Amino acid sequence: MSATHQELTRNQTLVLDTLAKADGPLSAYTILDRLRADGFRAPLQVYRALEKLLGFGLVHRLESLNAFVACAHPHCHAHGLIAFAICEDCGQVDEFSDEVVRERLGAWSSQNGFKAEKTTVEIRGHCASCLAA
Amino acid sequence: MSATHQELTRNQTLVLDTLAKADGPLSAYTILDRLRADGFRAPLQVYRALEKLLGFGLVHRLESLNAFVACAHPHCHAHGLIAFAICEDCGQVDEFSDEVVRERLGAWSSQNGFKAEKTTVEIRGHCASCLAA
DNA sequence: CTGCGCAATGTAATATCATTACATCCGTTT
DNA sequence: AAACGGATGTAATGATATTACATTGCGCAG
Repeated sequence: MSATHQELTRNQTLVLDTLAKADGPLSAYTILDRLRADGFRAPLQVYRALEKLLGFGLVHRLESLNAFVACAHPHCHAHGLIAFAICEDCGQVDEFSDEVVRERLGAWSSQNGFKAEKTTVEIRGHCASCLAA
Repeated sequence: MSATHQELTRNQTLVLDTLAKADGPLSAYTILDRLRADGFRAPLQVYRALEKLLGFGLVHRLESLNAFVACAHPHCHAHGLIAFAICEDCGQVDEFSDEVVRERLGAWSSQNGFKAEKTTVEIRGHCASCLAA
C-alpha cells in the first residue's frame, strides 16, 4: 500500500498545500518564506517534507529549475515516466506522460544493461499563451 | 558558420580540456580547483567559459547533477536532442540520441503550441558494469 | 598614432540551493 | 516509567551560481 494523503504530517501537509496553491514551481526557500507564518524557521523543515512528498509521488522536482511542483495527477500514482514543459516566460509547467518515450528509453536501457531508477524529461521553452502575447 | 575549436579563448580551452580529460561529469567548482595552477581564481572564470562552450555545443550541462561534461560527439553538431544515462555508482555518463523520442516530444510541442528551446533527458540509475560488480 | 568600442578577463561580494550535526519532542511498545 | 523510533527544531556549514564593477587587449575609424 502506498501512503495516502491522510497520513501526511503537519509539515508535509503545509508544504504540499503551498505547492498546490501556487501557480507554478516554487523553490524550497520560497516555500519556506510562505510558511513562516505557520512557524517554519529553517530550510530543513521544507526539504524533509519535500523528500517524503517526492517519495509519495505527490510532488515532482524540476531538475532544470531546482524547484518543485505539486503533481498534476495526484490520484493516479502509476505514471512510469513524467515529462514537463516549462515556459520560461510565465513559469507555467505542463505535466504530461508519453508511453512511446517511456518505451524508447526503456529499450535503450535494456539494450545497454542499464537499470533506470529515475528519468527526467524537461522541455524548456515558450508556451502557446506567451507566444500569442 | 558555427564556431570551431580553433576560435576558443585560453580560458575556454582550459575548461574544455579539463572536461575532456575527466572520466565523468565535473562541477564548476571542481573545474575551478583543477585550474588553480593555470591561474584561475574565481567561479566566474569557469562559468563564463562554460556558457560559451555550451553555446558551441562542445559541452553539456547535466541538470540533475549540476555538473558538466564534454560532448561525446563534438564533431557532429547536428544533434536535435541528446539523452544521458548517468550511473549513480561510478558516475559514468553515456550520451545518446534517440530520434523517436525527439519526434514524440516534438509532436507534443506542436500539438500544444509550445516552442521548445532546450530539452533535457536524463536517466539516473546503474550501469551494466556496476550491476555486474 | 590615438582614441574609441567591444569582447574577454579579473576580482570581490553576494545570492541561491542543499546538507550535516546535534538536540528535542512525542507517540508507541514493553 | 523506560526504551525506542519517527518527526521536528535549530544552527552552522557546504555547494552552486550570479551580480557588480574594474581592467585588459585588440581591431579599427579618424
